[in-house]
Amino acid sequence: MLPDERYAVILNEVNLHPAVSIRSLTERLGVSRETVRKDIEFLAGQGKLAQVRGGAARVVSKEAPMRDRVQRNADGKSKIAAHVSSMIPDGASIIIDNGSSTLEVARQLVNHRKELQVVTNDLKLAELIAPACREVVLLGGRMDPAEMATFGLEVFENLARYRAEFAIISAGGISERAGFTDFTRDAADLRARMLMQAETAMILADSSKFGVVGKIVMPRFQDGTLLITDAAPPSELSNVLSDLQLQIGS
Amino acid sequence: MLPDERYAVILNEVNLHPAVSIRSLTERLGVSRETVRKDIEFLAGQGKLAQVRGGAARVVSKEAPMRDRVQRNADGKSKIAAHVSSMIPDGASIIIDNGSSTLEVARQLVNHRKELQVVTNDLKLAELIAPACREVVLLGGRMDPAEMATFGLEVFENLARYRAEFAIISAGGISERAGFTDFTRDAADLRARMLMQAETAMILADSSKFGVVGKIVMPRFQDGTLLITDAAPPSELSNVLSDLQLQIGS
DNA sequence: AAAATATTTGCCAAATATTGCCAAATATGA
DNA sequence: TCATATTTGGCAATATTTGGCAAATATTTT
Repeated sequence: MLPDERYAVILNEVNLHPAVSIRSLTERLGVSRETVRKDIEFLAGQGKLAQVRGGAARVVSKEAPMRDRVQRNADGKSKIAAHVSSMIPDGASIIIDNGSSTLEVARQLVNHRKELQVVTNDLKLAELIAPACREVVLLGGRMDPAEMATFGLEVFENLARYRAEFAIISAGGISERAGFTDFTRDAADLRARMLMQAETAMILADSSKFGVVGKIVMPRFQDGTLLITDAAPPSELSNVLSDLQLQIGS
Repeated sequence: MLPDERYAVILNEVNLHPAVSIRSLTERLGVSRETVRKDIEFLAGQGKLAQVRGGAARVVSKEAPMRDRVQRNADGKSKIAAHVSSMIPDGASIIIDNGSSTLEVARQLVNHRKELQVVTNDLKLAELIAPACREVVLLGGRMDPAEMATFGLEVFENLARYRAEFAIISAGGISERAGFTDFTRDAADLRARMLMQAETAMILADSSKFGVVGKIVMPRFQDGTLLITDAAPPSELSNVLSDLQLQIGS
């Protein structure tokens, strides 16, 4: 196996999972620990990944607020993303919003799918998923620099033009008292509308979202809307989730 | 097996996998190591693949077009950008298109101005200039991954909503026979419209654009439109430039 | 908790394997 | 037969593995 092949495999693994161990890579590649270690050292030098004790981790590109969120329950998000990715066929049309979970989905899709048609308000996601797409539409509007995504009325209007087979959105918080909530009016409205524009609506919520209450209450979802999580939600949420079809990634 | 057949097989393998070993190719082709090595050497000379230890690797041509353009006459672009930047006051509203010259302008502005209001179709530019802005509007539409910018009818429609004090666009080419030209219809239309939406219209053209002819002819500009360059244009262009107000950055 | 012990990991250096490259020998095709 | 292409063999350069040890981390025991 050539160095370049190994590099490709390692980078692929790192893109799939937030972190990979040297041990798993040695058996995946059929080479010794030391070789893997040197490969990681090399790739880290290129800035393609970060060298951590015991393996390699995905390199996180700036943006303080976003960085925290990506790392919170990164493993759960990864599981959710893998599950969502498995449900999306080649050539699918997808409306997908901004967020750390949806970005993870994009990372998975770009490795395994092609000819997708994607509509999004997330600049980073658009850039990331482009190689797997026949078409990427960026919803225009006022840009939030912290999120690297667009929001506001104009985004809403642009979105109205598109329908898709899948809508993939992330949840701000799920609580017993308030149900589904979000942190900004713009994001909540946009997400609700995205769900309405698709045949199959998926809400992504890793277990760190359970019990979280945001300022804005989201409208009720249609029956049959999918909720994808990484762990069974606590029983006190069962009322809130009754209309939804629950799927747990693994 | 003829050399050309081998070349075809090798190139095919390289396109299938990120890298192929000489060893695997020897059995695939039924020839000796040395022959494969010389084949790879030859193909690498053609730029069709990259010769690496142990085999061949796919040549990565990503971002080549943009990178080339940034480097072409980088000094001239820098002068132009400095001049443009000096004309823009704090708090100005700006419509600015995608391109290497306009990106350089953004780089200057972000260091010296604040409270700007920017409308653009360039994702990278939006990200870059955001720290100096009160508001950044990204024009939505179909995204071109190579340019990291949006194009098409939808961009046009979104743009119609905005007017600004300044429009800053880059020129594809300026020639005696064809006048101002561009390379795609979408870009030409968008740029023309951007100029119309602003009080002060600026066209950026470094000296490498003189004599260049693109496929699409741009409509005539309004009198008083500014042309910013880094060097005096050759006299044979004087007819084409008669309506424009020429400014040379330094 | 804290200490003691076990395990894992990083890193180094020597041993081993693979590969590049050269030149001579051999094969192939006009 | 000549010219060109390909193979073969050998050596130096490079990559990989192996084994070892110390530091870091995890686990168990006081």
